[in-house]
Amino acid sequence: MGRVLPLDGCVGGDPQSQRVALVRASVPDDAEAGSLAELFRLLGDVRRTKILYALLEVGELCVCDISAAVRVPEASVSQTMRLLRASGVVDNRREGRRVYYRLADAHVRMLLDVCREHTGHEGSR
Amino acid sequence: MGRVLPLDGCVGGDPQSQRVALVRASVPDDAEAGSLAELFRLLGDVRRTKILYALLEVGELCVCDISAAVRVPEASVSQTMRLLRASGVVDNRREGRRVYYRLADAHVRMLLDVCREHTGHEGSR
DNA sequence: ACGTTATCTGAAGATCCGCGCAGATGAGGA
DNA sequence: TCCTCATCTGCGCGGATCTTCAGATAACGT
Repeated sequence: MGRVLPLDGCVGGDPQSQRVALVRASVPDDAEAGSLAELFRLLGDVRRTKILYALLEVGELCVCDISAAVRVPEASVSQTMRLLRASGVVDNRREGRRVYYRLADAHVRMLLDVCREHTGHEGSR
Repeated sequence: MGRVLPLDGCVGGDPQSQRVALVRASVPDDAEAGSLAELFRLLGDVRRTKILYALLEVGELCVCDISAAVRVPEASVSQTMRLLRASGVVDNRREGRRVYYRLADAHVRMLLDVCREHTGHEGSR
């Protein structure tokens, strides 16, 4: 299981080791890093990304609309949405036989916004 | 190869089909969604997440310091950093025999910040 | 109650990806 | 020049994940 050499090496007696200690304190623990990574991982898929940006624009869509919009089989969309919902990225609402999905909260929206800027794309300008 | 039924179904003659057309226009194309997804995917890993948050706090770290901070073999860190660098998430700077890495730009920093809030963690307050 | 429509679920197959090891490369110091 | 330290690279294994098919479930309209 992952053995990591103790603090010898380039940080041995260096003033750097102080810095390392500082970093250790601020590095997220396994639990938190896990949550963070999971959130990112969920967005890290072309299909899911498209769906989420669609929801960002329109606000609310049912499965078959999503399917039509991103050109993906409905069953696949359903699976994807289940995944996103289980992780709290989206919420859903039933209306008759349709189920409408929407982004769960403002954080997710902000996240998507920030990243679109990073890619250099101009969304609604 | 992904066959998707045309626009029949629930959007057949509905006023909804209009909405679908709207969504189509705003959904990122394959190229853009690909970039976005790749960025997210890079962050979607516990190890990389930890490293990036470490860099967010301290600003700059060499491979062996990162290795010590997140307790991961140096070779693995090196590989990870190469991956992140190739995608423009981090930058590096050589000083003697050490190579210092830092977050590439403000967008990445903002991204990490936004997400830490989403998880409900208080970083430096 | 029946058929249709919209959505969900389970399972299998193929693919992809991260991980660590061992050796190679590059930069300094004596 | 030789030796040491920091970092990089190639390879192979194990594990996780996406995709899709086919059938189940739920909600309508008649």
